[in-house]
Amino acid sequence: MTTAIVWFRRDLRLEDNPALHAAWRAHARIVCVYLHAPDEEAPWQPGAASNWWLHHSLQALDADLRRRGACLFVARGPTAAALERLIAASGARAVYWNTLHEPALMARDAALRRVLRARAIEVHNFNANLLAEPSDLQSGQGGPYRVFTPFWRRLRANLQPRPPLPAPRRIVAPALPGNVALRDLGLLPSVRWDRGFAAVWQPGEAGAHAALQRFRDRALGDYRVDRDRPDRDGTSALSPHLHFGEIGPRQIVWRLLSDVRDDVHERNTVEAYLRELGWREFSHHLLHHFPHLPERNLDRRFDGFAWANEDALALRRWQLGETGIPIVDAGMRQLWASGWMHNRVRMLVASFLTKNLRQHWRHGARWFWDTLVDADLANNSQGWQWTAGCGVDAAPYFRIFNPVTQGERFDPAGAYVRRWVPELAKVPAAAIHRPWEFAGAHRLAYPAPMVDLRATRVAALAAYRHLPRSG
DNA sequence: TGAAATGTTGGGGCG
DNA sequence: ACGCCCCAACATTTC
Repeated sequence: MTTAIVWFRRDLRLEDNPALHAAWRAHARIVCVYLHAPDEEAPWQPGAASNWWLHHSLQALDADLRRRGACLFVARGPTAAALERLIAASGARAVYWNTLHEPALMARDAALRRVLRARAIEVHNFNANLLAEPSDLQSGQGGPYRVFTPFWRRLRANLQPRPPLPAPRRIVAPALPGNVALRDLGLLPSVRWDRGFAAVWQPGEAGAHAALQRFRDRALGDYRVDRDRPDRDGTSALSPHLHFGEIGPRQIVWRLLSDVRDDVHERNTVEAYLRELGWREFSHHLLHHFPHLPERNLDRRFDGFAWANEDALALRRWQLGETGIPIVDAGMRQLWASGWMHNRVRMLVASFLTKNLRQHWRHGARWFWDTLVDADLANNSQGWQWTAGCGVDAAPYFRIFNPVTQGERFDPAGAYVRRWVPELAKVPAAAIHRPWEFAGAHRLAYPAPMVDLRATRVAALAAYRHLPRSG
């Protein structure tokens, strides 16, 4: 009768969870544990929206475990001490977990592994969150990939769909003292700004599978067009589920490829979506090989870029969605109200912040970090560097979005703007993205644009010209 | 996973 | 019938 500890982190699922599956096959009794130690993730401890998600996802995992005869044991960190206590209390001789690929956490976990093995405790680690280990992929030149397309071509060619590992049918768990009640972790906000979240999201493994099912049945068919349309429900909305590991990319790949019809359109559509999973992998690849990605420009020429002085008032208007640019404000308010923003609109608000307002991208990255339910260090850092133009294989800095043009192209009737900026609900479609040209504009309870789009664009290009030619 | 300026082409109006 | 101009439509270039 051996006992093992399965340490859940961001793999909050029972199906296709390799650490859980391996422990369940090898041991009679399993302690399923979550250790709360946000300080160990500093300076990138989860933000308020992530904590909201985490609370509900842990609750769902606990319920799923109880249906199988176990429960989720919750303890506070530091993780090393908590694991020691658990080992002593349970008599476990083995600890299982799935890798977190963020550099700081990989270092912490490597130290834990050494300590445990020195005490003759087995440690078994698995990859549950990525299609490929970032350290396994090398470009033709031998170093890490810096360009997405060859990276993805390589990863895609080696991608073998395989059926998911089954969830354990029944788990025998020893009773242990000291379980911390989930609500005592303080993950839920004291000021209840989160009321809108529950209407939009279903955290947990069941919610993740429901989202995938909805996407496959209803949205996938028009994905290549609708994924750019914030006025339609055309994206997968799987990002927070993926971040917390309620579903893994391998499960998604299996689901989409195992029963795709032999039809050119459908195959191309699936490939277009898999490519987005590829960007997620590419972000983790870059974070692994360039661990300072969250704080430092990958393109070091931008270290000397003439960002505008930090402007707290301008940042505040951007955060609150009071810039006077309809689609920017719609996006920022969607983020605040629901913890999520449509991908195209993320690019637009990021372009507006870093180019029209010329505020440093890290201000945007920080705000997203605290407000997104899908906040993910690799994706968020990579995404901001991509839009700001200082990443590798990034949008060039001179590619400055015009939020009016983009709004008219991707939200033509203005349904997205009307939904999130109700002050503009009665503006006719022809003027919805440029209400300052609308005859009744002075009567609207909506601000004039905080900056002139044309002038700030010209100023951003002028600043860009002063970058060194290469470096 | 741009936008705007600039260049080119071709049809139609017109003297 | 012809040259000329205008301008929309599209292509190319530049940032």
